[in-house]
Amino acid sequence: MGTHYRGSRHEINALNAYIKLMRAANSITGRLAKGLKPTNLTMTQFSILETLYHLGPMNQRTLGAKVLKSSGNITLVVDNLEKSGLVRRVRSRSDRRFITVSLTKKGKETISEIFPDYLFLIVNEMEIIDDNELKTLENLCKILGLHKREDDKLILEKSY
Amino acid sequence: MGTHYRGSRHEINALNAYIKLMRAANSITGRLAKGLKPTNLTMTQFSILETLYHLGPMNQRTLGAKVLKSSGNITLVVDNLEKSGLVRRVRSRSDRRFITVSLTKKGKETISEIFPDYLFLIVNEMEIIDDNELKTLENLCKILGLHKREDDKLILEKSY
DNA sequence: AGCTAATAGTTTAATATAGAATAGCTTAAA
DNA sequence: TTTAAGCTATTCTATATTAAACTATTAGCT
Repeated sequence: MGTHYRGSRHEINALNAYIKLMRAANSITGRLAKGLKPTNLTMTQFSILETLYHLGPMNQRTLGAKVLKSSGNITLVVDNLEKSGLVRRVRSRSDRRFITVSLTKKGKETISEIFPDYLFLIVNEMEIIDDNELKTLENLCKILGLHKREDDKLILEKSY
Repeated sequence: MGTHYRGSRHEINALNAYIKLMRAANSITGRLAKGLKPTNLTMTQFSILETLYHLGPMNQRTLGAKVLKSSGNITLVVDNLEKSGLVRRVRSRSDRRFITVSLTKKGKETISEIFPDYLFLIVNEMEIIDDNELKTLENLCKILGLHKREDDKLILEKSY
């Protein structure tokens, strides 16, 4: 098996924390995705609908920054949402480079119906640790998330 | 924008912690993936090489459980690793359903060269919080990760 | 022995994803 | 005004990802 890692106490701690962090994120994401399945929406589709729902219409570039996805990816996912009749694209007349994506009536109805259930799932996942611990976790993750990167906002961020 | 969320203090805390947790995980994963880029390996390819390197040859089913990916996915990624000459497939003679995946000489050399650098990146990401905090984070994430799920091991897990 | 269950892996279809190349549009500079 | 530079979105390529259908193989039961 070759060279196993022999680091300082601090390095080992860092590594273990990393592993548990990733496991928690993967694990929760997996369960939430499963909860989303009956809706026939993928995670990214949901994120986009949710962002438009809470922050209003915006162009694809901004949308990509919000949901942390590449512009090419946004094009595809918005394509699919458009095919499903959940969003609409309107090219700006003042600056024809921009395309504003907005929810259709159907899209609005869909997300407004799904969102509360999704919130419930999230709270359900997290509430096994108490308020102090939630605050602690939030603060530690905030530090780690910002490390060498102050750009790109996050999804649900401004909505509450 | 319609109904914003109005929940209890506890629910709000849960939600905020969730958002920060996901942001941290995404953010770190993104930076690590970028660090991996010069090697021309994807995250999943790296995970598979790393698992084989530290835990030894194993069949695809087990491999999938370790890296938390579907069996169809494993087939594809192992295909690509095989094309690159990094892993080898051998069908078991005792039970011809099983295929044992192992590292080639080239695969062993590759992962043993990359792995220390990758470890360094991880430690570098995490070490901005101190030992106590790392321990706290680890414990909280352990609880969240296990919530309603005791299966599937994790990658680096058994290696140190 | 022969039928049935289960199990490992592959294939397929649909979606996701990043990144690079490209096309169209706008603005600023020459 | 024409050109250059920069920006937005799309396209293309390659890989990832899951779920479901399918194949091959084995194990268990009668």
